Parts: sequence; structure tokens; C-alpha cells
Amino acid sequence: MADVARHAGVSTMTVSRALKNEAQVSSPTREKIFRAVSELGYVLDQAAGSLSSRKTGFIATLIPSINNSNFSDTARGITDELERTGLQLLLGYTDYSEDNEEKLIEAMLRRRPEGVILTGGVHTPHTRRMLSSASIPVIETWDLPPEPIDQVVGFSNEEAMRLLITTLAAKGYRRFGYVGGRTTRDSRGEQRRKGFMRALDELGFVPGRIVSWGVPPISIEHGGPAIMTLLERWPDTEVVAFVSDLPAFGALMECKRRNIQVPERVAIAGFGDYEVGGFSHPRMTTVNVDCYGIGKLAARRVIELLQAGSRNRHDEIILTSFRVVEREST
Amino acid sequence: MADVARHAGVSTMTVSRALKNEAQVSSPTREKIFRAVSELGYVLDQAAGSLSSRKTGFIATLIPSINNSNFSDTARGITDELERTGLQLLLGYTDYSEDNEEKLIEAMLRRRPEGVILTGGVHTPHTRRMLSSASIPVIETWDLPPEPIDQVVGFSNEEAMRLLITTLAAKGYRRFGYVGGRTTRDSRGEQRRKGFMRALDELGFVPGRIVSWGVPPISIEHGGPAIMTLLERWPDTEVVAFVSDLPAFGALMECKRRNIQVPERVAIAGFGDYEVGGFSHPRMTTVNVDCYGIGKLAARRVIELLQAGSRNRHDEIILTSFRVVEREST
DNA sequence: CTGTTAGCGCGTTCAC
DNA sequence: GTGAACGCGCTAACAG
Repeated sequence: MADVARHAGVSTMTVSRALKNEAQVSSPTREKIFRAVSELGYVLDQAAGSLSSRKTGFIATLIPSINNSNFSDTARGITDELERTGLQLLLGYTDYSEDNEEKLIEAMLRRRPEGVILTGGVHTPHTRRMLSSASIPVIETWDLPPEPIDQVVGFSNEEAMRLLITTLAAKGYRRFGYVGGRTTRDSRGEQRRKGFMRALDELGFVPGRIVSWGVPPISIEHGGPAIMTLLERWPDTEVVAFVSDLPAFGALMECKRRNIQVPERVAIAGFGDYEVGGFSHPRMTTVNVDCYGIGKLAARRVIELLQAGSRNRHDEIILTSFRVVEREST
Repeated sequence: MADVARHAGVSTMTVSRALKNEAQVSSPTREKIFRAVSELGYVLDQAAGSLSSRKTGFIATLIPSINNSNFSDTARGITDELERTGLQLLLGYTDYSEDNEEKLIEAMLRRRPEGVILTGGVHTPHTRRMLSSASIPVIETWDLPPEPIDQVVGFSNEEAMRLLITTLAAKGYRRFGYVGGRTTRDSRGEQRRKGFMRALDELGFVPGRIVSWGVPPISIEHGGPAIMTLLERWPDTEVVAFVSDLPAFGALMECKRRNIQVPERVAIAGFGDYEVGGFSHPRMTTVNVDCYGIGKLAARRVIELLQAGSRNRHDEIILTSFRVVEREST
């Protein structure tokens, strides 16, 4: 930058000001500076700037998987919202592991992000400690944590699944099956299962008929074997709800392959409204979640908190919408 | 850090050394320091460190879309490979636009990445200029650019599509259709189309039968309308190749919906070997590309170049594999 | 509108 | 094995 200043015959401070479009710099001076900048191919060093201004312009975001379009939609929402403010997303994926999350948080905190956006409400104690001593806005998304760290942008996975089941019950279905992942790695999956069981309980239907298959996140490949196992064990099952559209789609295709009529012989419903379910044959009944909106809102909330500073700040829970999308598979 | 040093009764320099597991720090001193660190909840400030050591530990990566599992697989490969070295990925998506790419590169260069990994070989002149004056390793992936900026890790999309067509021709197919995107936004798509046309030419088949549908990247939803248009226009088409599995899947499902037999009435082939094609009914013939490997190799190459410094450096083109996966849809 | 001074929080370099 | 001085490239705060 000193080079640029010399070339333009001004001080570095003026260059700094001109480059940030900030404050008062006269047009001729500004022009000289920009000419020098492009002649020298100069690019501002934001690392140095951050050190001085104590603002890094980073927002750290952790999602379980970058390959899951639900979560990458959220990441898109965040990026799109941050774009206009010049904030830069620092993205990591935890692979559904709290320990990975902890390591990533630690690494990211070294970069001094101005805000953190997490997925879900389950974290290691050390993660919670690091986050609160960082004293920056923390937003948990995609869930309604019982003890939020700070702010929340999400919805109740339990309620969403419950709504799906009651909607299906209203169509006359009685004997429900459920397919989810085996371990406790995916807390959103657990919530959904809870919602399933609660709905059956409230409706007075027989419980059970639950198949746990594969380590979450279970994907397309797990759907086929899971539904076959379920139908073998409980042949009179009328409808099967899946923890996500992905295994539901796998199940749907396996049924077609084996000439099992969907929804006549067995109906299938997913969760998440992935693109694949909207175009499969038959089209899949599912629960639509506002993935992109979660990202947008979370990012907007961070921005607001950053602008408000510490004053005027109150914790808040922002609820995002979900709705059942009834299609041909039920 | 000064706080920590005071607590431990040593100088900041010793703290710095201990925290980086570096060099000689006696065990008792080291222990005192770590105790102070955890008591104070201290986290190293890497921005300050970067300024001093002139190493940011950032690798900038640009992919066209974060929602496309082919590219997010590449991003995973990069992250996984970088992880052990402590390098941090700075990820952006261009939305298939060279202008977005330029803006993102400019923003990322301000963070002084130590290397850049791009998708494809088409960039604006200004992008190329910025990149070469940054004098850091630049890797172009997913393509074989005629004029590489620096290093390349990719494959010929043209050859890959050509291989698919010749494989299908060997099965006896003669009347080929093709579905791709409409504009020139997606250079990999263009290469594939070129490969399609060249193959037909070499085989002496009639050309034509090409439907351009939607703005790239075309997705599942475009597949149905596109294949219907194609079959209406050229009813005797025997097989249709798609620029990607996604529209191919959409077409497959539309055919099932309309009771058009696949592959008997018309065969369908995709590109990219997305998970959805491996479990659809019928399962989809496609071209498998080593998405994850591209990321791994690109990251490894960056790491190598960083370790080698400027000496001992030679530009290189690393070819990644592809193969036709024949399944039930052809 | 522009310049000067004084750090930001580390790592480098050299001394001890 | 440890410490002191200095500087990385920029910007905040104040002065002019």
C-alpha cells in the first residue's frame, strides 16, 4: 500500500480511505489512487486490516454435511444474505459428529469470526464454553434446542413429523411404519422419530413398526433394504414414514422394482422436500422445510446483532415454517 | 497472549512457541502455559499470526454450485486433504458465472490465500491477470483448459461423452438424441455436447436430434419436458444422452409416468454418476467421474507446491479417470 | 479533505 | 531453553 501511496503522491491513510469508498476523498485524488492501484495490480490485505480494525468480516458456519441439499440450501441462504454486507462465510462440515464440530469451532475461532451459525442444538460442553467466551453472536439452526446458547432460527422437527402423521391419519391410514437411522448421531432424526411415536400415541394407534437402518445420515441406498425388512416383519403395514426423502426415494424405487404398488399396497412419505421427490414416479409426499430461509434469516440475524453491537440486544427464537406436501405416494 | 504469558510467568515468545508445539520448550514451562491457557480460555489469533509469519493458511476454492453433489464431492475431497495440514478452505460458488467468479476471486485474494483451486478453464481476462500477479499456485479442475493458468487436475469432458456414445453404439443403438442446457454458461456441458457430436460424426450416424432446454445447470425438472419435446420432434429416436444424470433422471421418471418403456421404447443415459441414478428404476447408465478424487488431488498438488516453494516447481496436468457405467436404462 | 502517530497481536531474529 | 526488540500492512484517532 505504501507503494500505491508513493505512486499517487499521497499518504497511505488516504489510499486506505479511498479503497474503502469511505469518507471524504476528493475526486482527483481518488482517481490518482485508483490509477496507481490498477497499474501496480495492488490488492488490499484484509488480514492486516482486520488486525488493525479488529473486524475480520468472517462468519463461521457449520453444517452436518455439504452433500445434503437441505443443508447446502441453508449455506446458500447464508452466503446470499452475507454477500451485500461484504462478510465472508467460513464453511465447515461436521459429518454429524459433535467432536468434529468441537475441533472445527476451535480452528475457526482462531480466525476471529464475528458470528457463528451452527446446525442443531447438541454440542459438547467444551464447544459451549468456547462459544460463550468468544462473546459473539451464536445462532443455532434447524432445531429448537432446549437450552439455546444464544439465538435460534429453526423449527420443531418433532412437530413437523407429528403433523405429517396426523395428516396421513386423516386420509385413513392406520398401520404406520417408520424408518430412521440407527444411532443417536442425528438429533434432528431423533426428534422426528419422537414426533412419529407421539402422533401414534395421541391417535391411539398401535406403536412399534420402527426399523432403524444404517448410520445416520441414511441415504438413498438404505431405503430399499429398510422397507423390505419392515414389510417382511409387519406385512400389513399401510404407510411408511421416512426420516428423510432420500431413503424414502430408495424405498419407492425398490418397490417399483419389485412391483409393489405405491401407494396401493404400501404408501411412502419422506421428509425435507428434496428435488428428487418432486419428480419421482409416483411423486412423493413429504414435509417441506424452509432450508434456504433458515440460512437467510440466520445470516440476517447475525448482521442485525453486529450492527446493534452489545446494546439493544435480546435473545430471540425465530421459528421457520414447514408444511406437509401431499403427493401421489400416499 | 500477553495475559497468558503473565499468568504463566514467562514471555509471550515462550507462549507462542508452546502453542505451536514447536521447538524447545521445557515440560514444566509448557505445562504452566497450557494451564494458563485453559484457565483464561485463550484462543490464538491467527490473523495476527498470519501477518507476522506471512502465511494465512487459506486455500481459496471456487465451485459452480454448492448444491450439486458432483462439485460438493470435490469440495469434500479438498477439505479432507487439507485437514491434516491445518490449511483452511475458503469456499465460494460462482453460480456458473464468470463475472461472479471474478468478484469472488478479488474478494478472496484480499484474504491472501496461499493457493487457489478453480473449476473449469474459462475465466475473465481480469481474473487471469489477478491470479497470475498473485503468484501463488492456481489449480484448474474438472476440465482440460486449452491455456491453463498454472496447474490442472481434470479430464476431458468431450472424451468422456464420446466414450459413452461409442459404448452405446456398440450395443447397437443408432439414432441418438442429446439434451443439454441452452446457453454457453456451462463450458463442461459444451464440451460434452461436442463429444456427442464428434462421436456421431466418427460413427457415421446422422447428427442433429439435439434439444437445448433451460439455462444451465439444467436439473431434474428440465428432463421431462426436454425428452418429450425430443420424442415429439424425432419419434424414432432410440437413445437419449443427457448432459447430466439430473435431467436424465427427470426424463426417466416422466417416461415411467407416461408408460413409455425404458429402455425398450427409448433408452436414457446420464453423466456424472449421481447417487439418484444408481437406485432409480430402472437404474441409469452414466459416466462416472472421480469427483472426490479431483478434490483430493488438487489439494495435494497445492500442498506439494507450497512445500516445494518456488524452486523445483513445474506445471503439470493431472488426468483423472472416468468410466462408463452400464446399467438398465440402456 | 488529508496527514501523522500509534498501535492491532502475533512471529522473526537475534541475543543471552 | 528463554527473552527483547522489532516489524508484518493496515486503520483509529486525532491534528491540521
